[in-house]
Amino acid sequence: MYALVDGNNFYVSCERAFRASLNGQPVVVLSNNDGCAIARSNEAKALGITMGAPWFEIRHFEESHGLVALSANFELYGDMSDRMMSVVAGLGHRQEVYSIDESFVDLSGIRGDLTERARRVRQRILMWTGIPCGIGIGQTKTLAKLANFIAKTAERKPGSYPEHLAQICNLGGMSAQQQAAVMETTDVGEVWGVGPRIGAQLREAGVKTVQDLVQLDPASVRRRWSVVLERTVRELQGVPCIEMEDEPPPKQEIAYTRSFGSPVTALRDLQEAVTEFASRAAVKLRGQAGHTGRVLVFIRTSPFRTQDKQHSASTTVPLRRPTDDSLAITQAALVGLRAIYQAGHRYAKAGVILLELAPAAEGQQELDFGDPQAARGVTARPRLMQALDLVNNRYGRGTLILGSAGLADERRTWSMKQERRTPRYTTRWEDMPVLRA
DNA sequence: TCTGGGGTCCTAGGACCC
DNA sequence: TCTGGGGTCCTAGGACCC
Repeated sequence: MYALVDGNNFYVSCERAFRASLNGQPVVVLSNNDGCAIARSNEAKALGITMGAPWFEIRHFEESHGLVALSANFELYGDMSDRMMSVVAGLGHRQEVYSIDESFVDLSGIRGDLTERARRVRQRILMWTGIPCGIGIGQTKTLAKLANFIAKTAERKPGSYPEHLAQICNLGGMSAQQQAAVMETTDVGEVWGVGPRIGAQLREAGVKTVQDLVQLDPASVRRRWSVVLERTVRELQGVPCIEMEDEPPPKQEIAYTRSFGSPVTALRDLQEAVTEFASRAAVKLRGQAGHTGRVLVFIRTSPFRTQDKQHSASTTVPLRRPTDDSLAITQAALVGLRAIYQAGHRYAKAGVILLELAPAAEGQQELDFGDPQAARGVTARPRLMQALDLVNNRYGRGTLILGSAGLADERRTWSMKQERRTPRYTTRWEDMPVLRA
């Protein structure tokens, strides 16, 4: 038996934990560049604000309904997530942290009433972190996800499901008839692994509810759709096909991509941005003690500006040997950029992705043909990178940068907009909340 | 005027090899 | 006139997740 625990409207709940005045208010958290809504309180959902709604389209609710919009404060959310996850761990013996606000818990070997146990853990999470959670329990991870959806929906829309399923829903504790009843009232698109495309195809074929899907023959599903959907159907039927991952597997790629604060046309500006993105990706790479073998760089115009000439291009640049060196990675990214850049476009976004990652310890050695410069490079660079990271950790990001990143802040038209960020309450001394008597 | 970021997995098709 | 079969590797693109 598995549980899935997830924080309700997680980013909004993190903000509310430190600002009680936000309770009961419509609140959204905005993406980078304050572009669109990526988290919504129930009150905001009730206004009809959808996930990903562009800020400029919902902005009028500020005046009319007191909508509060905040810039994303990922440092806060990451720290709150750590706190929540450590409490969730008490639910069972093995835990998989699946995303910033969700974790699976393996409940095998746990005796007693699972629903009651989940209720107590939920209460503890709320008390110790201030984050309200929904908990779903089922025989497989897909069923636990489904149960979690029912728990959240019953909480948010009373009347949609039996009242006792609000917050905590244990599908494993239901009779076959009860299970069938909730599956019949749940749209097939709510199943984990069924997205908009497959959902539409399923409905087209007359498969409208979860109950319809669970009754399909897995082999036919594989033939008509894919092995992925076949696994989903089997999981819904109670056959586990998706393993728990206690340890996060090492990353296969590391990305740093950003939309620009305003459109960029000059190669010079793109070079600055790509330099910064490549350096930031390299820092992440060294953080997991990895090397990269190939660097992908891409640029693209805004698909939303249909009046603009569109251009989207990417290329990957192989490195002479796998490395974690900021300079080598940045040089490769800049070579790639030069190859794909076309003058005359309004570029809206760029990114650097490090591919072919491998543990640094597995790095292949190079024959020394007596080139003193090469030999010195190999030994001196890791120390240079260490020094770079140390200085930037101690004195703040951006204290030491590569020259091609550009020095004049006011020229950086591509920098991100973030106008409504709350304090980093839990990770910066200067931002710590102060109680006044 | 203004529309996020970071991932994984699967599949089809092309290039190439013997 | 008639033009195979089996395999690998790589890439791009689609689909999904949060």
